[in-house]
Amino acid sequence: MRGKMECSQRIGKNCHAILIDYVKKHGEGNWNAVQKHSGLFRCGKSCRLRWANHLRPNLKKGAFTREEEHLIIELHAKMGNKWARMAANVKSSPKVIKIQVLVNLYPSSSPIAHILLPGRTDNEIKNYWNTRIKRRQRAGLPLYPPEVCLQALKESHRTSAVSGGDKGTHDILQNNTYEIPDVIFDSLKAKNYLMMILLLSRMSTVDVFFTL
DNA sequence: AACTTCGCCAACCGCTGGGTT
DNA sequence: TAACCCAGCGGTTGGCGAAGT
Repeated sequence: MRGKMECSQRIGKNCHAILIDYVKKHGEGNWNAVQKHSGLFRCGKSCRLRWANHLRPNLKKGAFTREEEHLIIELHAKMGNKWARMAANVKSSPKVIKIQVLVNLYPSSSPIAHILLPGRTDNEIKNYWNTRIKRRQRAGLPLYPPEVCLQALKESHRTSAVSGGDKGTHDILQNNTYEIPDVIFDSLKAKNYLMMILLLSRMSTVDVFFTL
């Protein structure tokens, strides 16, 4: 295997300790400097990935709970393949402000109003989803359960109502509310007409916004 | 027991967008 | 304003172990 082999040759517990030590001293970010200052063989990108997926504190390991699984499905119905936004580590992203606004757009009762999936990495969520897609496609099932479609539909309407008068949210709406997950088309193939309804409702959200 | 399939996991690659010069 | 750099993101790949045949 490409990556794993390379990594196993280069990464040991000692390297982990070096990386942890470096982040403790200098904080996250400026990953290219890690290699220069710590003497690690890995490029900055790899260091960041290693830190984010394995070394970062408060990481939650192990299988997804039922609640988390449900939340992922729900978030995917709303956001599409925005794995990093679903993960809690959005806090370290420069896009954090946008995301906070996004979170504020959702009603407090919505799971998204909390910090999404704390302790889970984008990679974990992505892997889980891809596995799930394969499983359901093989079984000939729609990707989203009907109740999730309906809930997404309801929230889509509510979101458009909340954000309607707020011009500052334009960017957020463009990036998220308008987004149509590619996966919808697979759902359509599976004759999941509820997703078509959701899609249409999102389009009407766009119309509502532009007519304001 | 040997082989195949499947799911999980970890890592790399290429692209994008924001920041800096 | 353009060019460059870099962190971050999403897609993809492939090893490994468990389960099934």
